[in-house]
Amino acid sequence: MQCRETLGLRFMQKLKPERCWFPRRPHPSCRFLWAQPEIQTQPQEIFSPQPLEADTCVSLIKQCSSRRSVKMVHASMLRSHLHLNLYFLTNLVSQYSSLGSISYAYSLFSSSHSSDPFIWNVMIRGFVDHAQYHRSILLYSQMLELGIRPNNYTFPFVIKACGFLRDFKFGIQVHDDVVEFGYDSDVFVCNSLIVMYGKCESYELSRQVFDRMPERTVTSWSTIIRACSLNGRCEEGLSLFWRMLREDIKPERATILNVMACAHRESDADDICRVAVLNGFDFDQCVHNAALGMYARCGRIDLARSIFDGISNKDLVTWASMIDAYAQADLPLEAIGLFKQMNSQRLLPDSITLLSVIQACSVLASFQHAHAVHGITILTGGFFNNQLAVESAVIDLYVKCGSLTYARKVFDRMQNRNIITWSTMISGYGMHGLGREAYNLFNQMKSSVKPDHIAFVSILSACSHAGLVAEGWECFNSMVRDFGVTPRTEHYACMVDLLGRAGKLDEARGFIERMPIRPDAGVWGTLLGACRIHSNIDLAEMVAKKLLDLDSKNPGRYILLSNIYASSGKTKEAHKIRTLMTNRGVRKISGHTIIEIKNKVYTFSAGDMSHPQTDLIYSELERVMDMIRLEGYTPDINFVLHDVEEETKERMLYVHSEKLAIVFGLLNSGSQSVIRIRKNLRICGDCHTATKLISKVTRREIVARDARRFHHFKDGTCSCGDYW
DNA sequence: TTAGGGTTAG
Repeated sequence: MQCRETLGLRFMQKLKPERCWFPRRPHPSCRFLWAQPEIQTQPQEIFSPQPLEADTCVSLIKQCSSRRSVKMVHASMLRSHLHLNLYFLTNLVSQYSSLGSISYAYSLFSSSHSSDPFIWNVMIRGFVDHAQYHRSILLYSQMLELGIRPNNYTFPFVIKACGFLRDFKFGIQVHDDVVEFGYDSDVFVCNSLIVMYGKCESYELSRQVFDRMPERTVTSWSTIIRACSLNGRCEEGLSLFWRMLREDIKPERATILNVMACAHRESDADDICRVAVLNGFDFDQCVHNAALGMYARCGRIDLARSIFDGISNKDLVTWASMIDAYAQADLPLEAIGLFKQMNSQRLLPDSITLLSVIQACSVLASFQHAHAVHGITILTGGFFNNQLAVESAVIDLYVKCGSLTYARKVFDRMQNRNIITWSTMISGYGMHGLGREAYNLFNQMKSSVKPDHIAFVSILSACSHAGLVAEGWECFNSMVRDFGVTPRTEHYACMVDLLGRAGKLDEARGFIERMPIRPDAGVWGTLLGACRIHSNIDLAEMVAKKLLDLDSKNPGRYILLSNIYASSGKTKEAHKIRTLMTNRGVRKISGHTIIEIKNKVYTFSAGDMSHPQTDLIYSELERVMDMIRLEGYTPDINFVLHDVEEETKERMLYVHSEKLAIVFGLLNSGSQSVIRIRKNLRICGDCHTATKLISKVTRREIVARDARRFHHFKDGTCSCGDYW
């Protein structure tokens, strides 16, 4: 151990020279470098073929560790008629339930016809433990209907079920019952209410319950801190944690884990780690895993990795945390690499790990990686829960990798689909410009699932991308009328987009002015985008005035307005906007294009000369540009804002990252294969024109994903119909 | 007979 600590010390010093004060004042995360494995003991099996004596009955039931053994005890109870005793029967129901035989537990419970709240509580808990939340709520309602009084034990189970279902309305009703039956001062009931309101995004109510509690336990503090982290009240969570310590309440493991989820600053993370160590959690693997995630969230992916490397017996959460940390830090290759390493150690991924790696793959938009991860989800499908979420994520992944065919295959093969599955597929069609398919699927969905606000965003955006104005209006009008879904700003933005793209700019403006809620930057930004498509400078100036105040830190707004000026030849105004952007300290996001060839990912920036094939790429680029020029290509120099000669402007367009990546694809992939590229920003207008012609002269299909949608280039045309 | 409860990292 001594030797390993020395190694760890060197590693930390190597990571960050300013941390050389270690070990006199070690970095708090250093205490988490090595976890101790926990030793588990196996319980003994108890079998009882003999008739039972009453005094041994309960202890035997409790010792059963398998369904088989509890059935044997049950058989003995039947022989001794002990099952007629409610106390023994309740024990039996509880044991069946905890061993996973919920249906057996329920049939025993039903046969008792008891009005004793005790056995009802056991059964309600059984349903909650087996994630059958609706059934537990139903049982609670039946209990009330039969006039059986719920007690202080009943409420925590029912409230927990409301929390899992995010059923705020029923949660409020149960809270009323809590008051009516006089349990609103019970610490367990209050703690449950804090969690439930936290999960239902009603932090104010969580806090109200917490503040009004006559007495609080450490769990009360842990739960309110958890409610803070769930509702983005991280500062409040931290300040409650420090208040709790000032009140001399000793934190538990859950307190530390919950407060770690609140930290977003390295200094806070360091302070929490010190408290964790002081309270004896320096060898707790759960705390190590949480600390790993905390430092990653604070932007210290290096410290997260050193904690990860220091954990000798990595569990699934350790791996998943690090994979997710890389995925969140926009380091998809590292995330995927770690996932492969985890698989090589024969550790089966669960749904959370798969969802993290799927997210990394969708950032990369790599079809090969997507296919490989999809294969793993099929192979391990029987071993993890939440299959539905993983399959929906796989659909989204294929959509983002440009393959609607595979996305639809996964969709069609699914045994169950929820609203997320349908919305993912509908928005997938929309992103690829297939509005009619999206619209048909939306209508198909309505017969099995009620659309929610996200499903409406998916269909409205699909309609706008495909120019389906009448269908868009029909969907929008049906929101409140048929489904009781109140439009939010994102729905209004979709409608503005729908009208704006169709050239109905005045109608779009009038629509915004009649909005019953305040239009946000998203709504105005959409109208500005429409102004660019239809070169309406007057309206653009009016919109931009609002937008540059409303969303002054968004570089995209400045770039869009300056492009509108530039495309109308107003170079001075274009430069003025760029200067305003610089003066306000807003930095332009630099563009890059990614292409994957033979399982390797290549990134190109504008004028990139870093690739070993640079000479070949540029000579091929010249050749391709000559070919498309013969097809009528003229460079659209409005997309270059630099004050340089016309010829230089042309050259600057030639070396845009999109063109470099496409040429690299032409050089290095099979002549029949589809070239798939991904741009981090919106595709440049000149590159869009050039790519259409490249697809024609080279007879290659090119699929480009940009920040907003997909473009399928084939035989000189694009699926977006030149509106994007 | 005294069986049943709240928090917990990704």
